Amino acid sequence: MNIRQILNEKVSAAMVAAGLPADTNPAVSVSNRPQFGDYQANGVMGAAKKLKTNPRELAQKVMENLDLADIASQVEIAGPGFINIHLDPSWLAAQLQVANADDKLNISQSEQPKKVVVDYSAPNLAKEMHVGHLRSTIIGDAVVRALEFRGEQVIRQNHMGDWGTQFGMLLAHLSDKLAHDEVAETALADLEDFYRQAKIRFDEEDGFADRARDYVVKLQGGDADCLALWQQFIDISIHHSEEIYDKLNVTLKRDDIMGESAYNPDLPKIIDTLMAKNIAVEDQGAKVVFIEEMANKDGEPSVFIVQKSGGGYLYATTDLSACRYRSFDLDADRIIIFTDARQALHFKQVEITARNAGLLRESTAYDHCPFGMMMGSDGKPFKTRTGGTVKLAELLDEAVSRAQTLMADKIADFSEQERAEIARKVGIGAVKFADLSKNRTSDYIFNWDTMLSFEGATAPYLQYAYTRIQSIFKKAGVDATQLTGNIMISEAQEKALAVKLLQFEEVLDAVISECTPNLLCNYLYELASLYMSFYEACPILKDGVADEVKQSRLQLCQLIGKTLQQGLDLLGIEVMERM
RNA sequence: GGACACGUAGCUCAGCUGGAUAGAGUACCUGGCUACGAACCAGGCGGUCGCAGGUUCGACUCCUGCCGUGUCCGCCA
Repeated sequence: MNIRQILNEKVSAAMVAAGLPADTNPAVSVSNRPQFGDYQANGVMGAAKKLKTNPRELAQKVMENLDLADIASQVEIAGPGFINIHLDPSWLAAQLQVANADDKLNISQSEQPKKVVVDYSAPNLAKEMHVGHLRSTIIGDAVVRALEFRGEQVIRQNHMGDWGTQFGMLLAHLSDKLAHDEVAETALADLEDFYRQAKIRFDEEDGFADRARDYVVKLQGGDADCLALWQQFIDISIHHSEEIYDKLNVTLKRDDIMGESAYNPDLPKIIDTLMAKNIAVEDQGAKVVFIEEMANKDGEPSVFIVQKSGGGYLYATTDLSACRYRSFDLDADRIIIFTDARQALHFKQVEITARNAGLLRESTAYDHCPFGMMMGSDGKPFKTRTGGTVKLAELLDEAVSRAQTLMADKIADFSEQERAEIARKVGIGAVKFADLSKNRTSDYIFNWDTMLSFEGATAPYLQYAYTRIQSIFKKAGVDATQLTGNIMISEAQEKALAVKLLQFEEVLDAVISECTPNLLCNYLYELASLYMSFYEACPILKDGVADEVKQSRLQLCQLIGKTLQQGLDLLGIEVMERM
């Protein structure tokens, strides 16, 4: 159920009836002020300008043809030609009733499910996951969940960095460790440390660099022993990532991995295709695509190298291959890629080249969704005091332990197991919400205190709202499934909640089309905030509350609880009965 | 040099296809717990939306120029 969509259709019909062209945009939006109603249609003014007529008179004509019986209690013209729509409380109540009775909260399902390939997380397996991987991982996962909730068919693709020259030095180092009777799991327990050791040997130890390069050649040549060693490394590194996904409550599984190495056999064919179509040309020994579509003012084309002069392939080649695989083999209607903004130019080049070369069908949408880097409080790229990257695992552990400390006295009488579980949900939720609630494609400031804060617009606020609802039901001794009577909307707080609850689908649509989970964060915070106000203003279990009012408000609480839980679940944030 | 982002309250950030008086959180100040859970609520303070033009009934939003910040740009990913 999408109120805006319904109103857009109704206003559009009225516009046509008033003599306006069928393609006139009704421009229905949520009103930003209570006196302007719940929704407003702004399309009349634009239409009047085109026809050079008086906008207020036109608005009058449209309004006379506007059929909002039952839906609206009041419709009025204001200002230069706004049509303000006040929704009818009993209509709202009836809609809430429907939503409350439906497993999917009356969120409509996609009639013709789209096949959507979502490429996210994509850690570099040579190293441990650090805070920079947080955004891609959790934003991607939230969008994936939203798509599936609306009934789209999602194919997750974890484009892990499991190939490349750096593996030469890592395998050489690992080989030595194993020769000294070390077990791979132990040697690779701290990947960051392992990488550092290998790098030092590469830079300083005589002969090691040559051995590293030798390993690269053997690896690319398909040497069996070398591949086995590589596979061992990859497996352990993937296991590290899986632990993080588990902690983060992210849905990525081993089957979703489609690493860079998977495209390796296809790369020569990609180059052949580009050369055959004369899209790539040889230049200074390398194979290069000159992209005229992206030329600068002087007409100089953008340069895109697809094969090195030595014959080696680059990530450009891999991403072109991924285009072909996803568009043709997987038959994707849409491809969404979440990486940081520094790769924006690259993916623009990939798309244009892929489309020109027929590696990407016209019917496949290609959306690169960039986001900014994580900066320190000094505005420079975020690092630890010693200049290293902050491990994601450490950030998450710190969040949980902070939550544990903060809640120590509040949940002192809970069982040990329950305390640990609550601390985990609150701590991880806080980290995820802090990141997911930001939309900027530009860089953003990382701050331990803000990220692990439990006050204000944070995940714990939403979780707290949820526990308050559960607490009411427990106190009332009522089974939530045994409520009677109808929802009634009388108080202002109730109406505000009703409208907000029914906007869930509008928000999900925006999250999916723009790949912006922050809209869902904002929505859930607003919903929880309205609930808190309602909670103060509208008694439920207190003496003197009529039973039908009590039943109505309990049902309202129930739907709010379900919506909060569902919304948070789409963000991969868990709720609890008490905290 | 070129391309692309971004510049909104002290701080961190919202602001939907251009709409009415630019919104939250935080910090600071004032109230509210003999309690449906105060991790909360009600209220106050706080902005020349980087600057200057332009488009129009109307601009934080679109266009141009400038200033500032950042990223990327032929053999890393």
